[in-house]
Amino acid sequence: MARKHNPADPPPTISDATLRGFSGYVMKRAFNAIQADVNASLAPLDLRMLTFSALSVIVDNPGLRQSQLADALSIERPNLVIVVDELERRDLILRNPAPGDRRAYALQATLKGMRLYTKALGAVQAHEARMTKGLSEDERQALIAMLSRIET
Amino acid sequence: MARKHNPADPPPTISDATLRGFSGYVMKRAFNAIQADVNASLAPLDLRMLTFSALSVIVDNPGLRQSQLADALSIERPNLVIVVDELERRDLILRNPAPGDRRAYALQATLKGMRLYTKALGAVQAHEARMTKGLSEDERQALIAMLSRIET
DNA sequence: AATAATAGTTATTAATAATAACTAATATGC
DNA sequence: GCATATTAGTTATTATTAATAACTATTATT
Repeated sequence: MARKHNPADPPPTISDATLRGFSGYVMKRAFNAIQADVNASLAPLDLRMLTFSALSVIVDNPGLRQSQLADALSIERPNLVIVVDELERRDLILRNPAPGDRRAYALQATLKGMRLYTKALGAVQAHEARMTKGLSEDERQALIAMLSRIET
Repeated sequence: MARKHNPADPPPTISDATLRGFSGYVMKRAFNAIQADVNASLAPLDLRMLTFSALSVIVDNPGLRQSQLADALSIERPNLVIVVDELERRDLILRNPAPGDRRAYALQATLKGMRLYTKALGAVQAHEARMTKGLSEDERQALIAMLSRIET
């Protein structure tokens, strides 16, 4: 039998067992830990998860439009503007005029952007290894596959 | 061979394959979807993920201190204050004086709080089922177990 | 040519998270 | 018992992210 603690005292241990049955709760906790760690990993390069993600997609898809980038990252176009502003201001990317459409930009990483991205990628890979060291590689892949199936 | 699109045109498809190899990226996407859905599910009850989580731990651990709640939820104490303020203002919980420590409060759900919590729990269970309908129950459990191993 | 749709932007709001500094009260070391 | 350190809760501040409405300029549609 579980011995009841004196109700005049605070409970000696706190249970969040109910919440732990929900993937959203454990995911929030895991994501907060990951976000903090990746941001700390990228801070020496003056990048954050969001700016790194944007830079990555730009490096891998030269010439893409801002709206394509927003779609790819699942963020709203208005929120992407300041991200692209920041990357452009630091000369990591170029907003080239899109040939044939004067409304749009063709985004492209600069040499400086590609070099920084290479470093950042290494930092994020080290971060990933650190955060998932409690999982086997098969488990890590399974985790990614399951998370990919949860999106909207 | 992959046919190269005309470089004067925007890339016809955008790849985020590099990022998809990182658990943090897919977790962010999944969590954003979950957060939006759970908040929409709880909106009719005027709760959010955070206020629901706090209420849940208070219901399950009557008499706990604010600092215990903050620890349990892994949020900073200053950020918990307004959450508890909100629950108290709506008469969902009580900040009882902690017997024997005049600095502290013993948190307790009111009858109104417990009734709202019961409804909210049902809404969140339906949300969970909806979000994880692409996973078997074994997979869902495995996902939760792996996410639990990622925390800090 | 008129109208609708698209690309990007500005502005605004809400929510969350992190930190420093404070008050009041309790615990500790001597 | 007293000086000091620690703890509980709070206030204030800042940064980041996300969501939405409304706007300009341009392109596509009818």
